[in-house]
Amino acid sequence: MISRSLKDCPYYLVSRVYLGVTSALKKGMAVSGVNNVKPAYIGALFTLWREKSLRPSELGRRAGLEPSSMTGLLDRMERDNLVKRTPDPQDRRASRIELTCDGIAAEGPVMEAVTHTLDALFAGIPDTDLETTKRVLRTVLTNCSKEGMK
Amino acid sequence: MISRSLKDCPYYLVSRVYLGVTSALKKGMAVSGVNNVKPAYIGALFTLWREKSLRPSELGRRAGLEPSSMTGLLDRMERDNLVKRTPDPQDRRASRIELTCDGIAAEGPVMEAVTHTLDALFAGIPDTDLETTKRVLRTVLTNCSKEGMK
DNA sequence: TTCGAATATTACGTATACGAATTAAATTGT
DNA sequence: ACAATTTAATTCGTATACGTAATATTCGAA
Repeated sequence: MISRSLKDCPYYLVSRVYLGVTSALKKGMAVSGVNNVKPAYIGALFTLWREKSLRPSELGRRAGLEPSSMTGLLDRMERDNLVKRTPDPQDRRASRIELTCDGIAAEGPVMEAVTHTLDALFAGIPDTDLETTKRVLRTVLTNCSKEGMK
Repeated sequence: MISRSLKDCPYYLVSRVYLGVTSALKKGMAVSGVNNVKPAYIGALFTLWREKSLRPSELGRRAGLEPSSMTGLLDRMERDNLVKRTPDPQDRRASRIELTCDGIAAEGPVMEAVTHTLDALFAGIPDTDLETTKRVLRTVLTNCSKEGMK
């Protein structure tokens, strides 16, 4: 599996693709003039553009992030004027995350930049191959969640 | 590309697989009793087990890491008694990285743990699908390096 | 109703990686 | 030989994500 060269190891490839795509998204965003959205925000924004007002933990669940990871992410998003924490009147332990005006306004430019960047990165890959790849990655993800793995 | 659900977005899948596999490797290492090797060390160790004595920058090149990323990585590996920095007699700017006894001894157990973990995570995936996936990831990686992307 | 378990979020320390700027040494062009 | 450039490594600040522990509430059972 890790045999031969590193370029033959799927883990190496996945790591590098993750970092490379993240870096390209950052760059693509900057080129499109979007300066307050970092790659890690995309998942949360994507969810909030359809369902406004979610709890941090729920937002994390959709994006596959631990609650403790959400704290810092939301801190940065709040600092960058994209979301706002509001105390939940029903449950004083919880809070609700809502988009600010800037967060709402970001949808067009961000989607545009993300789509453009991903299209460029996945250019020249046959649809069937992309489907196969997604299926393989989903299988690995499932295996990661099995007992004894996580 | 990012359309429908997040699970349909290759970037989401790649991110989660990267984090999931990393976490599984950490766990797998611990289960095998390897306590001083963190997932990020694997690439560097893998290289050093065949070519002893490389420069930090060269080691980074093989693993796809920036020189500035190597500094911290090597600091941690040195702290964990796996490698040792030696001044390069030929070039006083440079240093040479060499395995310690512990670093050499780690080969068996680490390879065992890594192989076992990756085999479990990629279980049930047809060889042809895995090959397709690797080819797709390599293509994306190439696209990431194109002008205007990086 | 009050005490103990469950839940929501945060705090804190650590790992991982990058880019920009810095330092030191080697190299090159004149 | 020496100034200008290039190269090797590090430092520093930032982003990203995790796990464990702490904090604050809510909820359920006795």
